[in-house]
Amino acid sequence: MTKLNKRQSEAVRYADGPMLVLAGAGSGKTSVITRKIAFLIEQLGIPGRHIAAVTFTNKAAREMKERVGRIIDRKLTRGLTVSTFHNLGLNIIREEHDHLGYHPGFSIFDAEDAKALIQDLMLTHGSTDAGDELNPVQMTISSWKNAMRAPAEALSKAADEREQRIAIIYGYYNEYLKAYNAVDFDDLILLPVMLFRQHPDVLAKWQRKIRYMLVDEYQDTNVCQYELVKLLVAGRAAFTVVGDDDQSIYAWRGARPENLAQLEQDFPSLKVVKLEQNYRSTSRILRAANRVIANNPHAFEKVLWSDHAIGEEIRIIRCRNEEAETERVATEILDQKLKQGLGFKDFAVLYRGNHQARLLEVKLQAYQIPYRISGGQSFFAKSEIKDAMAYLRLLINPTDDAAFLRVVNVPRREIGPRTLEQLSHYARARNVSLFKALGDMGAQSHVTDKGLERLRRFAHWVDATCKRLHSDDPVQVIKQLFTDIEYEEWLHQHSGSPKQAQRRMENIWYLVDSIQRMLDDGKGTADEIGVEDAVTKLILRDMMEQREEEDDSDKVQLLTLHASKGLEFPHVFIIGLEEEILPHRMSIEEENIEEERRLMYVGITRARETLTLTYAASRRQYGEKMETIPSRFLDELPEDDVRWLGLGEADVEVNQKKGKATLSALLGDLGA
DNA sequence: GCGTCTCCGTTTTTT
DNA sequence: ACGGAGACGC
Repeated sequence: MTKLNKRQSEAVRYADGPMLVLAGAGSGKTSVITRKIAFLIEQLGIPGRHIAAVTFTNKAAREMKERVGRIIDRKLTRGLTVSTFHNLGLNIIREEHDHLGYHPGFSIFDAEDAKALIQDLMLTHGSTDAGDELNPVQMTISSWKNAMRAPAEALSKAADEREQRIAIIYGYYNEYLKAYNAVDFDDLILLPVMLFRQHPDVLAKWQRKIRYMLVDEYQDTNVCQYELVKLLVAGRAAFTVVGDDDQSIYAWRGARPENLAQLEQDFPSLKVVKLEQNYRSTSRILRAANRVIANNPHAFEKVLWSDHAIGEEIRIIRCRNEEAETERVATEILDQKLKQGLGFKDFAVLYRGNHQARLLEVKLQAYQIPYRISGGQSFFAKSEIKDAMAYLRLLINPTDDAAFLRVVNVPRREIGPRTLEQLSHYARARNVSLFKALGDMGAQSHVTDKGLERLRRFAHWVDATCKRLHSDDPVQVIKQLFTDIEYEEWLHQHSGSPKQAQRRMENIWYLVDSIQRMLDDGKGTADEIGVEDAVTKLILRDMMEQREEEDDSDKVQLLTLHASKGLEFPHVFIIGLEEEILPHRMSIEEENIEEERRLMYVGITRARETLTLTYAASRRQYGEKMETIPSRFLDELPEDDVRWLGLGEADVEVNQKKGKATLSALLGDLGA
């Protein structure tokens, strides 16, 4: 799309004040943001380094960067910030760390590190076993941070004794993070907000830097993120936020779609533009989407339209049971593919819960349909990468206890839990990190001689490597590190097969490569960074995404409805359209049907040409076979635009025949 | 440390 | 029903 429509163009060209762009699904919102960045730079002469565009995911940031680079001169984009909220926060903390009492090379605790610390704190502060409470405690602390509630306030506002206990843990948790020179993910947003509130001069400096701000997926911001935006744009109010309340599907993790309506109150001069022309779907699909979402209350009314043809009817297929359902999907894909000469990649199957993918996988495999499942383990969740990152974190910040504990005995150094417990006891009594404690600990300590000797050897090695990291070529030192610890041997001992071990070692080299690249990229420019920064940034970046994208082979896409947001496919199936699945049982109980309806809306609007909805009349769930009730959302679709299939016995037989016919056609095709 | 047994829950997930 | 986690025993 090279030419903007009237509304889009209005959204791009308006820069006189605060602006909200209500961008319906498929209305070209990324184009608007990227074109607006270009407009600000080229037409208004705002230097790129004074513009910040913020997104939620690395993927979105990468795509946006790429698209901006395609429409304007590379030179003009110098210094332009296109990053995630968390990355922006990280940059602020890095630059202002001294105001916050942090030292260079601070660590970022991921959810797992944070969990381990909280568990430890719970055990040392009363709880006998943290087990069941651990997750809720972590969630509560995270939600307090996202609501900008400090430990003292959380304690005074605690509703009951349990919340009081959590608030106390929260206080300790923050203290320990500080002592470890570490921040968690929530801090990346919260600390800049607190900093800006306490230091108006620092805020003023950042306001001078960021003269225009753009925020994508604004309906997904939480309290803290909105506050950060408000602080940064205060006064000048030069910003554009783009969002769609109908696609707000992350309220369960703190997103506040109300932030959209709140803007009008906080910025009375807010200019609102609605993008309602959809460039993706057939009219019928849009009519269905509009009709469904009309059942939700709205702060801003919005009706999508398109000048595409009316398109095919939306099919609703009733299947006997969940097996017939997935079978039907598989045969439909083969059938449509053969008849219309499509690729597998033209199809996507969407579902509410990940478990629904399992049966689907079985069927797709049986029909030899190649598929790709979204989600799965991310690069940084891989144990070898977590090990490697922990080593790197330890090198740049030896006080990082989470990193220390992860690698002190990996590979095996015969340092057991008993020794560590004693070391940790000693450290806690003196309120220092484990590494520091190790240096201070005298021979008369409670740690056995053998244990102490082994710990010392480890500490020595860390020390020496640290020093070399700063004197020699850092990447060489890092490579040497993995040789030193004989990590490859360890992988071979702990992997299922030599092949797996090899793959895991390749992941390590890929990580090292990425560091090399990050260091080289900035060389000699204003963006030059040190190893410390490279490692810190890596924690926020998932390189696996890049690798996955290289794999654009011809496969059917299997995704949750959540994961499908922002994507589009020519032919979409949504399965499991049943009460208690979509809408989900939990949501029915919590009376949060609206978000489920938005999920349905997101699903429908993913489809370009055809949409097929399926449900199983009976389903084995929680052990027993149960009769299901078709989803209420099916009744909300416009009658004229849907065709119900599978209601009569005849249909069922036809389907079976069709499935067999398709299979044999395919087998014939393959010459099998 | 590892394998086996029993019990429990059972939505979505990024940074 | 079933998979995962924690408990228990070797």
